[in-house]
Amino acid sequence: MSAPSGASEQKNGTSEITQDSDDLPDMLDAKLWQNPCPFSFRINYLSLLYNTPLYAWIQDTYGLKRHEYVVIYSLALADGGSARDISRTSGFPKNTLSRAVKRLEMMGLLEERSKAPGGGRRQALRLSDKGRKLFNETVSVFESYEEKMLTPLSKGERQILFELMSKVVVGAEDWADDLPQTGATDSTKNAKGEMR
Amino acid sequence: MSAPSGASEQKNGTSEITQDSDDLPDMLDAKLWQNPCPFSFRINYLSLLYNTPLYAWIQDTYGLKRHEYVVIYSLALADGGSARDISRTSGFPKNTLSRAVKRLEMMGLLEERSKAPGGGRRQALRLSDKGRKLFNETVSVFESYEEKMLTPLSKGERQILFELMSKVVVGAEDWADDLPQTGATDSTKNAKGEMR
DNA sequence: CTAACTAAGTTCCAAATTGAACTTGACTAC
DNA sequence: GTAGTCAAGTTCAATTTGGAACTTAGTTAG
Repeated sequence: MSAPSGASEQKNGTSEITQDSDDLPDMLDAKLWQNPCPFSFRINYLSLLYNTPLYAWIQDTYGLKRHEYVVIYSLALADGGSARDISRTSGFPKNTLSRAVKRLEMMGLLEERSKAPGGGRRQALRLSDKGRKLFNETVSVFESYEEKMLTPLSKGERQILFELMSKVVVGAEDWADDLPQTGATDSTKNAKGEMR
Repeated sequence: MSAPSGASEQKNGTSEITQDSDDLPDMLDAKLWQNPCPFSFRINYLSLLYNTPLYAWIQDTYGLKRHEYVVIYSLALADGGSARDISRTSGFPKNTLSRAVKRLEMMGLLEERSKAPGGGRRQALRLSDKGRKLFNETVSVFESYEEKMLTPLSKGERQILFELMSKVVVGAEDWADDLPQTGATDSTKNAKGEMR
C-alpha cells in the first residue's frame, strides 16, 4: 500500500499481495520509486550489489575477508597509513582492523611492523611486495566491475556523476555526525559504524 | 607514496608520513582522488556517513537494531512484503531477518502472523499501528538527513543525480552477480551479503 | 493421488564481531 | 624532570552473526 503508482496491481481481485514472484520483488520497486530517501537507498543498494560479489570472489580466491582486503586496498592507495586511518575511511572498528593487520602480517602481505606490543603510537603500515602483487592482481577486477556498473551512462554522464558525488562527499564534513531534528543529541557518545 | 598530487608533502625532511593528524586522514584524500574505483568508494563512504549516525540514533532512541528498523522501513514502503523481499533488497541474510521479525512481532510493531512454525511458504508481513507510528515518527529524521547530505547540490543538480543513479540501478539487473575477468565463476554458489 | 522438486522460514551452533577495558607511548604544562 | 592528558593499538569476553541443516508447503510430473 502506502502510495499510488505501484508497479503492478491487477490480477486477481482478492486482497492478495501482488508479486512478480519469479524474480525481483515488488518491494524493490517501492524502495526505488516511493522512497522518501531515494538517494540513500540508491547508494546503499548499489554498494550492496557492487561489494557482495567482489568480496565473495576475494574470499574464494585469496581466502581474505573483506576487512582484510580493505587493509590491502587502503595501503595500496595510501602507503604508510595507520589502522586508524583505515578505520576512519572504511568504517571498520579498530579492533577488527588490528586483527586483520596481524593476520596479513603473518601471511606476509604486510611489511613487519617494528613495534607491535601494547599499542602506543601511530604505526605506519606498509604493503610487502607480495601484498602489492596481490593488489595489482585484483584491482583490475574491481575496476572493471565498476566499469560494468556504469555501463548505462555515457562518458559525459559519468563525468557529471563523478562531479556531483564529489561535491556531496566533500560537503560531508559539515553534516556528518550531527543528527537533525533530534534536539539534544549529546555528543559524548561516539558512533560506531561499518560499511559493507 | 603511490601517486603524485598528494595533498601535502612538505614539513620535516625526514621520511615521516605526512598527516594532518588533527582531523581527516591523508588516506581519505587518496581514496577520493587516486582511487581506481572512485564511484564505488563514494557510494560506500557516503553510505557509511549516512547510515552510521542514523542507526546509532535509532538504537539509542528505540532500542532497535539496524536490521530490525530495516524491516519496519521496508514494510512501511511495501506492506505485505515477505522476509525474503527484505533480504533481497537490504542484503541481510534471511535468518537474521527471521529473528528480527520475531522480535518486532513480540514488541507489537508487526501484526501477528497466522502461520509461524517451521516456515513453509511466503508470509506477508504487516506493520501494526504501533509499527506504523514508529515509522512515521522516524522517517522525517532520515529524510532531513538525506536533505542535509545533498545540501551542496542545487535543485537541478539533485534532479540530475537522481536520474543518473536511477539509470545505474535500473541497469544493474544486467551486471549484478556476474564477475568480470574471472573466467570460470561457478554459479552454483550463492553470494551472501549485507549492506549497512 | 503420490512422489519429487523447489523455496520460505526457522533453528542450531561454531565462528566472527565489537564494546569495554587496558597498555603503551607521545605530547603538554608546570 | 614529573604529572596529567590523550589517543593508537591490543586484548578479552559476551553478544551477534550467518552458513548449514532442517521443516514446512506449495507446485509440478507421472
